[in-house]
Amino acid sequence: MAREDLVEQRRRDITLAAFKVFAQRGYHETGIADIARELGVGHGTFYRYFANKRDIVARVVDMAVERIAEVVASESPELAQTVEEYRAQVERIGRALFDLFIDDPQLARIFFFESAGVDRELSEHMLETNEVFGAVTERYLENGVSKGFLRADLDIPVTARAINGMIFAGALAAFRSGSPASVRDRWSRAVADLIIGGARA
Amino acid sequence: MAREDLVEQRRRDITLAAFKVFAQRGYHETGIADIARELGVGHGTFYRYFANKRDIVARVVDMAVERIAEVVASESPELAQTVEEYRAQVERIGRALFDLFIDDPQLARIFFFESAGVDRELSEHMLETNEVFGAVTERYLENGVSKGFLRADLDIPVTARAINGMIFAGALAAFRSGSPASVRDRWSRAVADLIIGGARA
Amino acid sequence: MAREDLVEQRRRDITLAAFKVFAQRGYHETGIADIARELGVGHGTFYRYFANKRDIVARVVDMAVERIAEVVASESPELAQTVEEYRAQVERIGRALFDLFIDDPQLARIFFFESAGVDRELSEHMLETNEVFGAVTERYLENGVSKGFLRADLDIPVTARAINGMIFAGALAAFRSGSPASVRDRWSRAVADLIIGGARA
Amino acid sequence: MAREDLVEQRRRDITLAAFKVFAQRGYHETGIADIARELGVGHGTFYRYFANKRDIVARVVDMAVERIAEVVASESPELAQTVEEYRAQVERIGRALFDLFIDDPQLARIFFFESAGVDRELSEHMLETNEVFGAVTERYLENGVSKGFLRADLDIPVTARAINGMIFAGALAAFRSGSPASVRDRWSRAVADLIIGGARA
DNA sequence: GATGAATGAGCATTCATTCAT
DNA sequence: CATGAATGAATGCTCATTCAT
Repeated sequence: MAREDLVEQRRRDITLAAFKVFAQRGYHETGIADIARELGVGHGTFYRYFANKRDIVARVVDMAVERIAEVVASESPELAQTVEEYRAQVERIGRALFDLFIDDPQLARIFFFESAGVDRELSEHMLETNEVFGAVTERYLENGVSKGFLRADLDIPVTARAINGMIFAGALAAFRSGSPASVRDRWSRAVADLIIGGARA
Repeated sequence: MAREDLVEQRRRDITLAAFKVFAQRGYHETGIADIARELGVGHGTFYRYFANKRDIVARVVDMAVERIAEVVASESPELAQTVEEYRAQVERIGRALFDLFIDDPQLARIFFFESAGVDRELSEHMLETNEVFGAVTERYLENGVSKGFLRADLDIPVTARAINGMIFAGALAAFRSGSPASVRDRWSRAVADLIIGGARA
Repeated sequence: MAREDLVEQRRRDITLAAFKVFAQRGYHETGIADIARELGVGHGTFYRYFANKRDIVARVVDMAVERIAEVVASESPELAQTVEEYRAQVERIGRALFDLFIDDPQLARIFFFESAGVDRELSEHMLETNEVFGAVTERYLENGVSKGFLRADLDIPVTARAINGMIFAGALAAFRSGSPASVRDRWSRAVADLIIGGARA
Repeated sequence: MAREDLVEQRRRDITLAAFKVFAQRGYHETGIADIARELGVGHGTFYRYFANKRDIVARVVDMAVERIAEVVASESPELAQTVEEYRAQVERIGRALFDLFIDDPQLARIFFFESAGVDRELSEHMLETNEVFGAVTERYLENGVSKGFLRADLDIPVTARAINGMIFAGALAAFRSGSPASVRDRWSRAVADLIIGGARA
């Protein structure tokens, strides 16, 4: 492996260790020494790969966001031709995210809690991340409207962010209980139902 | 005013000062001295009314939650007799919350950011708060189902929390931009639309 | 004693403790904790009175410079009417400085060694201090020239600094050995001889 | 070149690099890595030629002292036969030292500032160096006395060190301003005047 | 009751030094 | 021989908390 790759590998190792420790103890309760100990290296080593503590929390959060984004990216916004196909997509994404957070509750801790309360800049960054997810959902809605299976008068930007709000609420629910698969399916079904047909009798 | 009331008044003053400073600088960046200075008292005084720093952030967050809860409580879950009345309620709550966060962005900072990343206990507390809000929304849905204007097969607990997720997404949007009233109305309408009739064409 | 005086008193106490410890161990070998321990206070106390470590070394050096300046200021540059009176002044100043450094070798350590090697700024400050001492000696020479007992063609600025160089060399000699009074008198006499009449046969 | 010479050459290279960096940033602000970087080698290499950081500062200071000593050694203490020849020697040495410090201000930084404040041992070493310079100047005075052109009652050891004090004051002046040649000549003349004939009218 | 001086636990960060490659 | 990755001792500094006045 080339030098650069080794450095990148080391960075990844440290980021993973930090991910774990931040999730367990929280960012502010975690000392650099805790991260180093988790990895079994001297804490001076940390500073060979990261400029400071603030530096790594950004990486950790980005790693969390990326893992979530990967799930979302596994579906294609322009794919659905009918409302049934769209509903299936929504359910698949919902279930996949649910599983993601059930499989790794630390991911939720980082994403929902530790990414807040670090500093202004990171909070701002998370708001932007929220916008990015919003833009993705917009594309699904645009597809539905242009294909004619979603209402033509849909307020796409707002509705997209509202839908994401539901999805995050579901992710939080997944994290909250060690929810079994049945809960996951109830969530994805209920959210899909609401998106498609609403709650009206 | 009785002795006890005076004490309670002082506590409220300090909480308000802390609310302001936490929102501005963040919980972890704020020192007890900052809170005391904001109030123009010696920082020893703080400890006559609160046990420690952790103590007050709980109060501050509770204050934020209460202000939000007040808005929600201004509507009555069992009131709506028709789907139109329900929709009107949803829109009113949405607009009121939107206004709340627009009028006081510090409230959003506390509620969305500073309440996270303090410690495990407070995070847990916020999850419970989320449950409480969920229970409230459940009552609206139960009312709708029992009155027959909402689907009988609605998964009430899950849908309630999903709806709240949308509302929080809206609150975040309100915070994000200094959104004008027009945005507020788009949000409350879009969310109500989705709840009532879904997005299907 | 007023509040402000107490603060100033404390500052002086700490400066004295730092003076002692810096002289013993050297600035760079001294930790804030050492200064605090010398004084028998917690090291947090230090930071109530000084902004940082750099802050106090400036005070310590200034204290040293002031004590030296006091000795110099005890004579009056315009007083001497004859070369004999001037010579007497030179010898008195020489002896007084010699005694000062013999009585408190720590003063010499601070002045000659610890004031250097801290940082650029302090070195610059010491060069300026040197200029101030130079200006004082200039006044003695100006007096001598105007009274006619020193050469009219004297290069006053340069000669003043050269004379100070001799005096500092003497101070260093005082510091070096625990020189007895006899050495002190040899120095002040030899320097005065050189200033007045030179070394020529 | 023999093995040993190569090693010695390397040592010299490193010493020169350290000389430069110490003069620029100061001993305490300089890391071994800075020296290595200046030389374009790995910082591990440093430890193949020097035992530790303390080791090299001694070499650097010695190098500075040697360069000064070389200038002094270019004159011969026993050469002067008359007071005019002695004065010429004094002026030549003065001008040469002045030029030395003007041409390489880093030399002054090392000699006057960085040699102090390292540790007790190096300070002691500099005091001894001062003695060595004192002994050299003594020989000039002894020559003058024995040749009869300097006072027989001269306190040679003390006067020698006093004269050196003037010379160092001049060196400091050279360093201080980027002094032009005119200042140099004023200094060497004024110092020689004082040594030979004093300041008396 | 109010105050703020005193305190020291706690932590991020640096950097001289070692040593495996 | 050269290198630089790894290390951890060392330290400046902050700030929540206490308590004498």
